[in-house]
Amino acid sequence: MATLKDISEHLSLSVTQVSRALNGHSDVSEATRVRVMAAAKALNYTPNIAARKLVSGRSGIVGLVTTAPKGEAQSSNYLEVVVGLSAQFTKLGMQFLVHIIDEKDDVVLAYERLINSGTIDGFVLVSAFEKDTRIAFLQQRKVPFVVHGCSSDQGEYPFFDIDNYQVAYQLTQHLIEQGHRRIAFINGVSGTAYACARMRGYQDALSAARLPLYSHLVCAGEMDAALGTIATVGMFADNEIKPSAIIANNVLIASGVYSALSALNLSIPEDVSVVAHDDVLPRFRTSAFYPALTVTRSPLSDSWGPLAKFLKGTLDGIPVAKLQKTGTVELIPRASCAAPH
Amino acid sequence: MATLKDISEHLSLSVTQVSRALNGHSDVSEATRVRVMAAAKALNYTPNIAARKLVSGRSGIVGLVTTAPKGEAQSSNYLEVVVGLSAQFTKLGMQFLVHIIDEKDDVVLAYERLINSGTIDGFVLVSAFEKDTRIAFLQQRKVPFVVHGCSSDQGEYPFFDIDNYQVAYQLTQHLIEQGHRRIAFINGVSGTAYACARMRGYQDALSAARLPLYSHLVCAGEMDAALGTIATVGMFADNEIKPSAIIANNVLIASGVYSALSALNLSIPEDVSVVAHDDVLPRFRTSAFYPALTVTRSPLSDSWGPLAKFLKGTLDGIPVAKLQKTGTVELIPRASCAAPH
DNA sequence: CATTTTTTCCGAAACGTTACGGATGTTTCT
DNA sequence: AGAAACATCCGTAACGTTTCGGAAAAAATG
Repeated sequence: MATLKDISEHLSLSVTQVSRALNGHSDVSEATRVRVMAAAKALNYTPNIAARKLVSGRSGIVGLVTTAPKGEAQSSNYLEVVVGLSAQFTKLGMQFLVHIIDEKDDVVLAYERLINSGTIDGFVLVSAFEKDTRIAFLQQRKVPFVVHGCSSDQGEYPFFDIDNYQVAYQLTQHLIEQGHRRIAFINGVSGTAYACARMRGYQDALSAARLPLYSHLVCAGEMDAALGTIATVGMFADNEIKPSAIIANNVLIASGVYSALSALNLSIPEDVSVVAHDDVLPRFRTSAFYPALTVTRSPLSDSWGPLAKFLKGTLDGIPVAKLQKTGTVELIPRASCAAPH
Repeated sequence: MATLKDISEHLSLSVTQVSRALNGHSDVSEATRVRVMAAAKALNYTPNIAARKLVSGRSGIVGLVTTAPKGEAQSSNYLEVVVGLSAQFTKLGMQFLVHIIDEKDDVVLAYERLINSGTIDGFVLVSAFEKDTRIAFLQQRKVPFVVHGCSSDQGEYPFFDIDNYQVAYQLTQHLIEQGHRRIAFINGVSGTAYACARMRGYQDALSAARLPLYSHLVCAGEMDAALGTIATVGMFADNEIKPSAIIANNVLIASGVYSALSALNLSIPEDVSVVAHDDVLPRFRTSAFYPALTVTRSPLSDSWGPLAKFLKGTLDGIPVAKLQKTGTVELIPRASCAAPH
């Protein structure tokens, strides 16, 4: 409720000087800065963001626009994302808001409205597609944004992601080194950038070892336990060439694979080796697996910090080149993996 | 990007008149209104909410402030709430934003900041406590808000909720009518308004039938399957007086009760009757129960419409008395319930 | 001491919108 | 015909903030 004017009158200063003192400009003496700060606290002053945004173009509010998550796998992930980002932005003195739109609404239109309404400085984009209309739109409108889950070779915008290509490459290579020749690959939703990158990693690792790619050993879909189960059962159903190892692209899929193999009376790793990528989601621990699961590990939660920092960096005018990073992954060999017999 | 000024120059009108035309004021001719509307669409005009808020005090943005949901039960509910509200506010031409704060941060402080920043018109409060500091704060600051999950006798603010007292009263009475004397009550988190109301309903129904309340047959906690299981097992463990019927205050609890009874080799309804309240959550269908569960039914999703309407009503200055409503519940007798032997 | 430099401050303008009071022209009433 | 009523429009001010160019005071320089 208190305004700059209130403080300025209270201190016999100009509104300008109060503003500059509060915003840490250089041309204000230490003495007055202290006085202003004290008065601001005393009067319980908080800046009116609407007014600030109007003139300076910065509101300190960034947003996330998504459709409602559907299915258990998406939902649990979603909260992970939202909570993580929110915490990080708060830490940077910014505010983070979520806007959920209906499946059948136009995503771009939602951005359009949010941008034009003039309250939001920039956006976080999650789970980008290989060709994403949102990215194209935001670039064209010159609105700051940062992307999570995008292939590193994409373009001229800030992003943070793990090296999805390497995830698949390393898992595949690890199995090949153990002697496997028929390696199944259960991927995430087709078209998403990470799924594409991982597919390339898988293909390249096979090629490098001069192994064939059996198309019936590759499948993709919403990354949940059901996908793992159904895919596994399908692969062992009525095919000549059955896999000796299975790559699950996340832990939920892996849990589905485990139960399918158990139902099929196949043991791990004697009959089938299983490896997975572990995002370290708190609700799905790899420690819960028996036998212990060989994984490439990289906590999803490590992304939120960089993402927030990068978006703030963009707003502060830091060049894009410094706001792109690909996190590394580490392979953790455990008991779920052995040489085929 | 287009402003009122752009339109006004384009049409040789004053900025004032353009604004009034767009906002549906009376003193603008039909002819110019049409022209203005057309020009606005042609220039892709969307009002700058920051500017509007600054002068009129209305931004059309309302918000929800919560801590991060923890546990599976809360998480699935949470998304239900957020998605439902978002859709309804969109329908009313408003924007709905979610602000997530850390568990250890001060809730009131978060509201304070959001209010002072001057971008948000009002708030939705969910799962209120019997004595809720947020309500007190928002009332004192005269910020519009609407409450979900509050006892009807609380106070001078808009709310929408089902009749929680009746939920418990009817379930209890139903069991009493069938001849049950030892009725267990597994409630939601103590201190929440709905849990308190239901507890009163349970107590009153017992009193009305001159039945004693056995304290070891009452328990409360986070409403998930684990609570149902643990509570049930506990009640049948080492007590003289074992329940002949169990009231589960939501479907998750009921599922826990079912599995506990199954593990204890007790059959429903022969050995123990079970009833529950059904919020009709899409992920937890009562149809999945065998035997079919007797419930009081009232879809949680019916709340979002009224809540949105009420908050908008508050902002439009409609008197509080017209913005308070308690939804009804209906008892659906099914197979999980029979007379004790 | 006069001049330049530095430090510290301030007034005015602007951002895009709506509220307010008044102005113009046209119609209706007496 | 004159007065009153109505319909339609407009200019100005305001919301709270930051930015810009410059002014005043203090310090450093010659």
